[in-house]
Amino acid sequence: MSELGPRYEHKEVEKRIYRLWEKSGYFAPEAHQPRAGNPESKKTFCIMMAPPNVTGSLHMGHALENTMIDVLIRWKRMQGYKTLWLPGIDHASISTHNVIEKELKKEGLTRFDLGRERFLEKAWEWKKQYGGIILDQLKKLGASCDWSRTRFTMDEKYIDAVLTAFVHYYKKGLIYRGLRTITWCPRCGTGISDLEVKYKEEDAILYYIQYGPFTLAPVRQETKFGDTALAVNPEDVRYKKYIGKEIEIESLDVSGQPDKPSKTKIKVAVVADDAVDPEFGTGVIKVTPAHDITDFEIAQRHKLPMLQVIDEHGRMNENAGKYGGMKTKDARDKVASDLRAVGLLLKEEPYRHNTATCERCGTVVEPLPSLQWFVKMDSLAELAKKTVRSGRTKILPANFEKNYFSWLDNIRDWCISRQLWWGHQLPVFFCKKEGGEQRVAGQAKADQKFVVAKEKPKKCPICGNCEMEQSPDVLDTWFSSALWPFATLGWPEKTDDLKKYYPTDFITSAREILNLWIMRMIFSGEEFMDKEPFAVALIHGTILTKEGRRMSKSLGTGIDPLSLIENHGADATRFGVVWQAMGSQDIRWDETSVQAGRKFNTKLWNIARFLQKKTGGKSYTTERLEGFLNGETIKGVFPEANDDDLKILEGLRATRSQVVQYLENYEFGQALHTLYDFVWHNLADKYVEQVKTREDELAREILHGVFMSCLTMLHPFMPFITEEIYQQLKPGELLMVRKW
RNA sequence: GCGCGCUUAGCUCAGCGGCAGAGCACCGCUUUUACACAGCGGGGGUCGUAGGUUCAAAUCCUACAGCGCGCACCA
Repeated sequence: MSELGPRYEHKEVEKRIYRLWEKSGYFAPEAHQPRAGNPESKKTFCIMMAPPNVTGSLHMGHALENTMIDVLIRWKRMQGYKTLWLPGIDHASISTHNVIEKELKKEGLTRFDLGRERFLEKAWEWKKQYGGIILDQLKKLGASCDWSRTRFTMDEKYIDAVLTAFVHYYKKGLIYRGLRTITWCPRCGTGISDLEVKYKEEDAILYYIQYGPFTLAPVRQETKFGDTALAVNPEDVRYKKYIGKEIEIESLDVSGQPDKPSKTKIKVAVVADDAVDPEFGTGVIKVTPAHDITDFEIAQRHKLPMLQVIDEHGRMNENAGKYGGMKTKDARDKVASDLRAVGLLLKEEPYRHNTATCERCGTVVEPLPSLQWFVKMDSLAELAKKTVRSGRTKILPANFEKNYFSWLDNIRDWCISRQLWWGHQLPVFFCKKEGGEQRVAGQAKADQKFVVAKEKPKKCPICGNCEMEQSPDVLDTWFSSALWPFATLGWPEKTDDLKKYYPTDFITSAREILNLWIMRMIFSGEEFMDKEPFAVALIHGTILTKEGRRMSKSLGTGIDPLSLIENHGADATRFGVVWQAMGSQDIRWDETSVQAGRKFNTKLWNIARFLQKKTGGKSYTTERLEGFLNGETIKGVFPEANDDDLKILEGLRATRSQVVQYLENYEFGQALHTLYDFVWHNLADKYVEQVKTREDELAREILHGVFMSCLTMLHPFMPFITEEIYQQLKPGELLMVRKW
């Protein structure tokens, strides 16, 4: 035993202690030795890390999430479970594209200048250089992951899992290719899913336009050239007489001189559809199947034709006649003034509405018709509902189940193809003689033949002798991460790990990930493993700035957890985060809690120094104390105890049972507050003071025992300092596997 | 528009039916050998507003207001 120094030096200690843990091998479940008489010894406890994006660096959300997980993992490990916390990285298709394309832009290049192959080379290079950084950052936080099992969603084996899943869905008839109006980001040059759209509030103008006998009030009147019908609510008495009729209306002529607006007469059908809200606007809508997803659905129901007037770059196309080539925003103004000129614009009214933008790059998205790949969601949504309804996966707090179910009730088929390069290329092969996959609407054939297989067929079954060409599209990133809980364990192979650790025990995520990821893992788990992927999905709060704003790197409002670790230590940082983690409430970040954590470090350090001085470094067995904690009476165990002893012992027992209860309910903040209060205000302020004037051996034994017990309970929260103190007091043993 | 959550001390938040709490900040005293990153003591809140239930409400119910989030809408 060595003497504790006057100060706790977190920087030196954290490096040394982390190495000690790694060397011990206890991060891997295999190192656990069954403990005699401990029924937990044979049980496993497994958590899959939410794989951070390759492009990511540690932010407060990661710190919160992974600290909570580490608390659970360390706690269970100390209880004797075989614990596995499996780390990994997500290739993050569209995010990575954004990062690399931003760099290319500095050199005045686009990804198309580079070409697919060279772009991918660059992406892999980038991955090699930066991809592991975030995992090293997690080590600094103290994360006790089994690093030997680290996975990447584009590892060879993982790719196999993704392709296997695709082929499985396809053979089952759950994946199809179809021409549909989807959300398209003109900047990223790819389709995106509903969940990748972010809405921004914006001031716009409602243009009241004369449409034959009707008045319509669109914002995006430039899409009017793509109208193929008008629609009203079937119950709307005002318009009943028009339903099913074709009416003649006056409209802008797109074929005339650009600077001479003129009118022309066209015929338009009127259909009745429930999607039309008779209360909104004038109760009549123009149906533009090519450029509005709701309208597309109406068109499908009424078999209306589709007319595309906006192209993939967000410009009007040749179908818009003289407006062709204009950007949609410019066309909107031009159309308005032309309508005004010909007397078809009745009035303008300011209107505040939400504009759909691309979540990744902020560009206004354009709904477009496009040939894409979809997963049919009906039966999968049913699976996802059943799992939660039956309680096999619990969503906590329970009120989030409501969100979950209502989203599943209104789900649309999942567009899984992306016109990007970084990711899992679709295992779909087209005949080269037909020119490979044709995607662009107009030229495309939705009934084009293809082969779905994990490997390229040797001979083209379509023409008989060409080298087949793989679809250039890659899969939505969430398609691969949906398989995470079992693909990381070796699926589709039937590995030992899969048998041992699946289903996993816990996952935690931010609210917005519930539908993006959690739900998709649930139906994937049910589909491929016949079992739920995890027992509990905990929704945690978002860390905001003190003013309640979103933390954002670009706005400079983010707090860097690494600098917190550097300045205050990993334990103080973890303390600060958990201290504020109360339920799923958002956290308005308050750095004083990290300060409190640092002070608490000092407190622990000094209690240890006092203990060392008082006992002369003597080590006591903890048998008597454990007997008491396990339910024996104080008088039975410590017959000579006085009132002060009774108080601290009872306090310890109460604290322990409360902490366990909180942890079992995933109430991390409450558990830490309870420990803090007991250690500081009962053990340090009271008992230590009382012991100062006592010279009996019992006081020393109790002080020693109570403190050791506190170190044990605090270890999951503050692993470095507690381990360091333990090493000083009991060299040769590791606190990280001491019995809780 | 529908749904969910929040509103408690200067700040950030616990408490969720029975004398208003913590961290940080503030004021006073104390360098007494674990710790001044401390100890002891103290100030500070009519618990968003208005009703209701109850012997008793910050805590339960109803309405309203403000803030935030999710979903829908954007004709």
